[in-house]
Amino acid sequence: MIELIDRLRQREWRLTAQRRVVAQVLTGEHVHLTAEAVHGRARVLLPEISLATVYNTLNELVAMGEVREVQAGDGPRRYDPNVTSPHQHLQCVRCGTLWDVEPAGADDLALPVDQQRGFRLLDVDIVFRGMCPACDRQARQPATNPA
Amino acid sequence: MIELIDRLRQREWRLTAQRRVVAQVLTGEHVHLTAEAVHGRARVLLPEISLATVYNTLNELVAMGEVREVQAGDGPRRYDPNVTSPHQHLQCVRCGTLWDVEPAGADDLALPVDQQRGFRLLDVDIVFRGMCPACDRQARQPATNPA
DNA sequence: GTATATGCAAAGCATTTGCATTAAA
DNA sequence: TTTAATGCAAATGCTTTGCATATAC
Repeated sequence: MIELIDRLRQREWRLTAQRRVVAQVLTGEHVHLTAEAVHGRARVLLPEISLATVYNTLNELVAMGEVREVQAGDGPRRYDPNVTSPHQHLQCVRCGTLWDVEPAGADDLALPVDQQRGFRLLDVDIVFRGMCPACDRQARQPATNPA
Repeated sequence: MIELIDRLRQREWRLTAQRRVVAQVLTGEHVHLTAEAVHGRARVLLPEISLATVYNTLNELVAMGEVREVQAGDGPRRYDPNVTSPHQHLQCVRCGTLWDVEPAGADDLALPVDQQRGFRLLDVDIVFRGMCPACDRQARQPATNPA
C-alpha cells in the first residue's frame, strides 16, 4: 500500500511542512484522533503549527477522500486515515477513543428496497459502542479523590 | 404500546405545557428532528416556548431513556422517539434527514472477541448513508439560479 | 515571481448554564 | 406553599473564516 504522504505528492498537493507533519501524525496512528489531538502531536514535530491549519488540512484531506471524518456520539470529530478497508468502528462511549474493526456478518447486511425511500445509497457505517478498559475501571471508582 | 406522554405521566414527571408540547411533537413524527426543528413545531402549539427549554427537555428525555439522541455525520443532533425497536437509521448525507430502518442481516452482525480490545460492549449503531430523492435532484442542478 | 498556505484573532453554530421569574404539585 | 421548570441572555466548545504575512513551486 502506498503511503499517505506519497499519495499526496502524486496529487500535486502543495507540500508544506505543516501538511507533511499532519500526514505523518495520521499515518503513524491506529487510534483515530481529534483535531486537537492531531495538533498536539503535530506540535511536537513542528511547534509553530496552528490549530486552524490543522483543521484546514484535515478538511482538505477529507475532501480529497484520503481521510475519513468520524462523528459518533457527542464530542469532537475524529479522523481516520484508513479509507481503503471497510470503515467500521469500535468506540468508547466515555472517552471517545475509536478503533477500526472488521465485524463478522457485515457483508450480509442489506437494506430492503421497500425501506430505501428512494435514497441513492452510498455507504453504511457500523459503530460498536462500549466502555474501554480504562474508562470502565474509572467509572467504577467514581473519582480519583474527591477531596 | 403506551404513548410517550402517558409513560411520562407514570414517571411522575412534572407535566408543564412546554414538556407536553415537546412530547407531542416527537410522538407525531417519524422523521427524526433536530432541536431547532422541534422548537419550530412546538412554537406552533405554544408560541412562548424557548429553545433552551426544548434542549433541556430533550436532554431529560434522553437521560430517562425515552428518546434516543442520534449524531450521524456533521450537523446538529437529532432526536428519535423510537427506543423500543432496533435503532438503525437511513440518513441523507446532504440534508441530514433520518429515518428508522430495519435492515436484513443485522442480527448476524458480531464483533469477534479478539477485536473487542477488552471493551464492555453496549450497543451497535448502523447508519445507511445516501442521498434522499429531493437532495439528489437538487444536487444535479447545481443551484436554483446562480445569478 | 506568483499563487497559495499559514497564523492569528475574531466570528459562527449548536448547545449549556446562571439567575430571576413563573407555575405545577 | 414549596419545589422545580421556564426564559432570557451570556458563556462554552468546536470549527470556520478574513486578512496580512510567509512560503512552495
